[in-house]
Amino acid sequence: MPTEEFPTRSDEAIPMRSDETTGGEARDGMTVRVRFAPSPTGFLHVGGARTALYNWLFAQRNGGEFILRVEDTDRRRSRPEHTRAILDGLAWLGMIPDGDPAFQPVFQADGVSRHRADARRLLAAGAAYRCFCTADELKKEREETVRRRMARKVAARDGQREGSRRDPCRLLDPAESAARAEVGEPFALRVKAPDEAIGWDDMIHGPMSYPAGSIGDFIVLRSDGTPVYNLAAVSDDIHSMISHVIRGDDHLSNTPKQILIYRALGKPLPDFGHVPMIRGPDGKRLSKRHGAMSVTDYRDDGYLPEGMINFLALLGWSPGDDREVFGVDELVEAFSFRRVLKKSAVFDLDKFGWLNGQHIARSPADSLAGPVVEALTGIARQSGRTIAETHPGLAENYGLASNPSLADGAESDERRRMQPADESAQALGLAKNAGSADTAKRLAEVIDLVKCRPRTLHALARQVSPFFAKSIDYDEDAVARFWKNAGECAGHMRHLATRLAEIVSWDTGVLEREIRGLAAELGVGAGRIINPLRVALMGQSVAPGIFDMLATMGRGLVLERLADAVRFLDARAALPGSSLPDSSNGPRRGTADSGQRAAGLGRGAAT
RNA sequence: GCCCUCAUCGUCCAACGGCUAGGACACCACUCUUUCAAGGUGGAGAUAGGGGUUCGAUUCCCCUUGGGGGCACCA
Repeated sequence: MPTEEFPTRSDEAIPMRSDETTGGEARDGMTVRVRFAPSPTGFLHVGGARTALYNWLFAQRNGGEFILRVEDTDRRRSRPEHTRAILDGLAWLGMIPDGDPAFQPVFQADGVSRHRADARRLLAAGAAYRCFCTADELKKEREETVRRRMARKVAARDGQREGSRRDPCRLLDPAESAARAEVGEPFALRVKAPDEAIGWDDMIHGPMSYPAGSIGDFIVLRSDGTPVYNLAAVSDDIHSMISHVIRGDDHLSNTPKQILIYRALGKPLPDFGHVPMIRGPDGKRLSKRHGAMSVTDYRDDGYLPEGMINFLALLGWSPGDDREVFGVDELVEAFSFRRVLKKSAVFDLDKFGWLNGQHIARSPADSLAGPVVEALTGIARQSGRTIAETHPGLAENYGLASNPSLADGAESDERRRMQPADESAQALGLAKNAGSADTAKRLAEVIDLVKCRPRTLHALARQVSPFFAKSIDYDEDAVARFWKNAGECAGHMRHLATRLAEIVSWDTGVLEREIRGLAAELGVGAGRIINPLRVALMGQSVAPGIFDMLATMGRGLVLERLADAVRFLDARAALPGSSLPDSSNGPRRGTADSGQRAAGLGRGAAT
C-alpha cells in the first residue's frame, strides 16, 4: 500500500467511487458535477467545444452541473479577454456554465493557497519529497541523455529517461532535506512514483493501466512556490467537488499522476473519461492550417449553433441507429458515454455543411429571419452599400435604417463580436420592433419557400435576397447557360410580361397553365420560357420551383424584373457578335433596377 | 527511444461470435422532360497484414504495420 493515510477535511468529501463498472453512466443517486477546463488560447476551438459538449450533455442528461474553469497556472496569458471569448463561444452554442467561471487562484499574492496547502500535505504524507536540483541541472541532464541516443536516432525526444527517473533527492535523509530547506535553499516538490501499476476504469476506454516504472517522479510545486498543472487540476477538481473528469485523451497520461495525488491526499477518485481528439482531413491534429478553428468562425460563416452541436456530437458518438439529424433536446435524451468511440475522428466540412442545411430546412422561418437580415446587411456592406440601399423594405421594417451604427457598417461587426448571439439579435431590433407585420410575414413566406436548399445562412440570404432587393445581379454562369440567345430570350420575356400583366388570378395553378400555354403558342418547350424567366427573377440558377416563386414574388415585382431583363437582353443582343456574354472583362453584374417596388410587396400589393 | 492508446468504404457512424458487412456525407449515373446546392432511383467503394481460439471471427487472444497522444519547475 503506497498511500499513506493523511487526515483530510471531511466537508470536502465528494461522492465515493465504487468498484463496479459504470459503463460510462452516472450511478444512481450520485450528484453529477462536471467541468470544462480549457486553457485560455484566445478562443473556443472545435475540439474544446466537443469536449465541452460531451460534458454538458452528460450533465444535462443526469441533472448535474456543468462548470467552467479557466486553466491558467501560467501567467503569460491575459485571462479576461480569453475567458470572454470562450464564454462567447459556449453561449453561442447554448452551453451556459453553471455559476461563475472559476480561476485557479495561483497568483493570489499572499496567504496559503489551496494548492500550496495540498502540496504541503503531500510532503507531510511522505508522498512527495523536496528536490533541490536546479532547473538548469535537470535541463542539462535531459539534453545529455538525448544526445546519447541521437547517435542512433535523430528523432529522439527529450525526457526519454525522465520517464523512469528516480531523482537522487528522493534518497535524501528527511532531516537533511528539512535542514537544507530551513536554510533557504530553493527546492521543488516532487511526487514519488509508485512501484506498482496504476489503473482506472475509464468511462470511454474501459480499464486503463500504466505499468510500474512508466511514470517518473514528477514535480508538483515549482521552486517559486507555484503549482504545476497536475497538482492545480486535482486540487481544483477536489475543491469543486467534480464527480466526473471528462477531457481530451491528450490528458490520458496525466491521469495516473493525478490519481497518485488524489490517493496521497486521501481523497476519493472521480470517474475519468477521455474523449478522442479531432483531426484534420490530413489525419493530423486539427490546427489553423485546416481552416477555421474557432467555433465563432463558424457562426460568422453562417452555421447554426444547433447544426454545430449536432455535428460535433456525431464526431465520435452515435445513438446506435441510423438517426443523424438531432435537435439539442433529442441529443440530451439520446446521449451516453457508452456509445462514445475511442478513436479520433476527422472533421469533415462537407458533412457539416449538409447537416447544417438539414437544420436550416427544419428551422421555423421566423427564427431564420433575423440571421437572414443580418447576412444581407453583411452582403450589402461588402459592396460598399447598406441594407437600406439594397433591400429598402427589409431595412425599414426591421429597424436597421434607423440605427446608424448597425446600418453602416464596419464597426458593427466588432460590436457584434463583443456580445453573445441573442443579445446581438436584440440589438438588431428583430424581436419586438419588427415594423410591419406584413413584411415579417412575407419574409417568413419567402424563407419557407427557399430554405430547403442552402447549407449556410449566407446561402439562404442569397436565396431570399431577390425577393426584396432593389436590384439584382445576374450570375455569369446562369446568363451563359440560359440567356445564350439574348434576342430570343428578350422576345420571350416580352411575351411573358404581356401575358402575366393580363392574368386575372395571380395563383400558382393559373400561372402554370398560362406559361405552359404561352410556350405552346410560341411553339417551344416550356423550359425555353421557364429557364430564362428564372434568371430574370433570381439572377441565379439555383431557385425554388418557378410557379411558387412567381406566386410569392407578386405581380408587380415580377413585371419589373422582366422589364429589367428585357433591357439587359436587348443591350446584349445589340452588341456585335454577341449572343454570348463577354466573359473576359465584362461587368459581372447586370444593371437591372427594379426601383422601389421590390420593397414590401406582397401578393396583395401586386394585384 | 520509452510509455499509453487507437484501427470497418475517401470521411462520419452501424453490425448479442452467425443472413449478401448496413446507413449518412462526398463521388458517379439516371430521373423529376423547370433550374439547383433541393427531391427520387441506382452505382462504385471497407473489415490494415499475419497467426491463433472456434463448427463459424469485423467481433475474442497474440504478433507485425500504421496513426494519434504523452514522456517539462507547459497546460
